[in-house]
Amino acid sequence: MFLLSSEQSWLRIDLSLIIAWGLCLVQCRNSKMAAEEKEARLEKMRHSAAHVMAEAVQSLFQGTKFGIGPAIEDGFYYDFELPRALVPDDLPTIEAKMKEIIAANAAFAKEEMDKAKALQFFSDQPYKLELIEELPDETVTIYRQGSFVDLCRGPHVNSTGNIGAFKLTSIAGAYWRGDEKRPMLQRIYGVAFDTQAELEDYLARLAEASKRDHRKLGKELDLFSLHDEAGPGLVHWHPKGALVREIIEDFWKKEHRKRGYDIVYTPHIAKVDLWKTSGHWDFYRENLYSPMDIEGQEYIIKPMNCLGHILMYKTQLRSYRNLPLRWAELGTVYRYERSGVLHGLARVRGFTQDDAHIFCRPDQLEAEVTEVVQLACFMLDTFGFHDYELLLSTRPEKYAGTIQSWEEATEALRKVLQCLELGYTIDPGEGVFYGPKIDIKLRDALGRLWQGPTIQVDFNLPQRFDVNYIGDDGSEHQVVMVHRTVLGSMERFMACLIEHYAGAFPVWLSPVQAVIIPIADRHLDYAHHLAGELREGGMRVQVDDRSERMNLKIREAQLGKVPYMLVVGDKELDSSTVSLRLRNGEDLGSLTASEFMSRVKSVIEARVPDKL
RNA sequence: GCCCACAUAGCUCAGUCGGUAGAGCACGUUCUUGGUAAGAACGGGGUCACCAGUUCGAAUCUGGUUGUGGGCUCCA
Repeated sequence: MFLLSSEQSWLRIDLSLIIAWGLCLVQCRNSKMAAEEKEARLEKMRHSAAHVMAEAVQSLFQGTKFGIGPAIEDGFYYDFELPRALVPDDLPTIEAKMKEIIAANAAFAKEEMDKAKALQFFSDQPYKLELIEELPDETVTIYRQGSFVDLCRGPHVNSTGNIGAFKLTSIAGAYWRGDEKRPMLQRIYGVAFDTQAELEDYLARLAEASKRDHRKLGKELDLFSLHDEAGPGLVHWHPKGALVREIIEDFWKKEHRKRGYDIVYTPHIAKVDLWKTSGHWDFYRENLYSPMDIEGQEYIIKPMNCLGHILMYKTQLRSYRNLPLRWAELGTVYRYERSGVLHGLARVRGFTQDDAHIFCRPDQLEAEVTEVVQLACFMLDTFGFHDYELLLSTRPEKYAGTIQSWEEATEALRKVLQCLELGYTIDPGEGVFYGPKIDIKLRDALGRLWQGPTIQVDFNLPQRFDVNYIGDDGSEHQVVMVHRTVLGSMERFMACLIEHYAGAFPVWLSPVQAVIIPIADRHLDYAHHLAGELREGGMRVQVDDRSERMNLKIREAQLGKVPYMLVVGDKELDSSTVSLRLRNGEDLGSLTASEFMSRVKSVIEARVPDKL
């Protein structure tokens, strides 16, 4: 890592290394520590690989200006300003040069340099100068290997020969210091591991993961589509995808009613003045679509569902006795998203939030948030997600409300997370302008995180819209509003769900739970009769009555990830049974329709992800 | 929006040096009635994303537009 933070973090790193070594010496490390140690070692090696890549680029391109080049998960990157745009063909050339440098096995030499000298030394490197100027200390460290010298905090491997197997994977544009107002540099990403075998294993896993891509599976399984003609980021749900969505929504509604939510509907457009009052017109303008004129009045399509709920709340005087009110809506919203960020179902321009707004008294906030977090965890758990991250986002630079109210609400959220003993990290300054929030992020097939459930405290809207209740003292008090989703949006949730199961949905979610496969036309009547019986029992069943061979029908059901295949031929017809094949390839032989039904019913009721 | 790449039949993809396009699957018709992952034959289907330009001639070269992919920034 580069010297971007204080001397204290230097110390921390060095100490942690010394401690790690010490523990190693007394041989009391357990596997977790061994893993951490390996991670630290890999990070050092990957960071060194970034330096080697920089040296290779320097030797290939005159006048390269260097940005930063850290280790990242599985690899490294380095940002450069180059005389020309990189093309994919450049990567093998750079790789070859890197291999030469590694073969030369030059030592990584650390040097200290005082700041003034460093400024002189890096005088033709504007980005490095900027970094040096921001460093608090009077001396900086540089690392030298071969002909390449870089400003760097270290640590590094001893010499370039200690770099393991690596591969440069992609080139990308990246703004200097992540600021879109600053120059865009060219970033080269690479991956690096100790051994060639580990590298190949990683690349194989990557290829495997891309088979789970929801965009690919969405097409293959006929779940949804997006269309140039309709516009980017606008999802069309095909019957099977719509069915999965409907099952999720039905489940969602039932679970909400159980927990004291009421379900409401609000319109998709509203007068723009409403959004001016709310602050969205000022704070959220860049995500709003242009107003449309209706009889001389300007309307916009809603980017959020909250305002409708507020208007409904205000149709009556509300007593403290009647709070909290929990109003839920599967509300479809439209937001302008910049074209470069759209991604299948995971990031779109029109989506349906599984939204709800809780209007409560301040003293109820903690209990309400607790229940919402529990509900979100219950939902994720039910759908089979166990690997997610909780984040507590605190007050941003631009905020509404008083510092005191922010602190109280943030403290309430923190307390909830602690009481529930959920591991979480703080995301400083990442709250919404109207209040702090808890976000839950889900992983897609490639390990990228997507924000799903979110729980946001809001001080702004109750104040702007005078959202009040009559307290036990007979006077008006402002409510606290909680905006929350427990899935996120139907679109993004579906994306994560598809990737999580690689398209093989658990039985309760499968759009087609069973395909009946008659062997010959004379079994068609029996097949349709069976289908009727199973449908009567609530199953989603299809009969593959084409005049195709059984093998083809099995193959297609298998590729369609249908959990159960019921083969019926003479034998089954005679004995009034079905021959059951599972999508994992298992052949369970024959059983009666009712035996099959009771098996499936128990699987469905349990909602166990991987059981058939 | 920005950087790089890509766009050929419904889908997955070939298409050499610039000379008016091909496969497999899917679809249609016919034959086949087959016991646990692809039965066979024949047939229909393309303004090579769109708009310009260069050229005797463009899927192919150039520019622009739209869309897609990987990043960056931003977010459910």
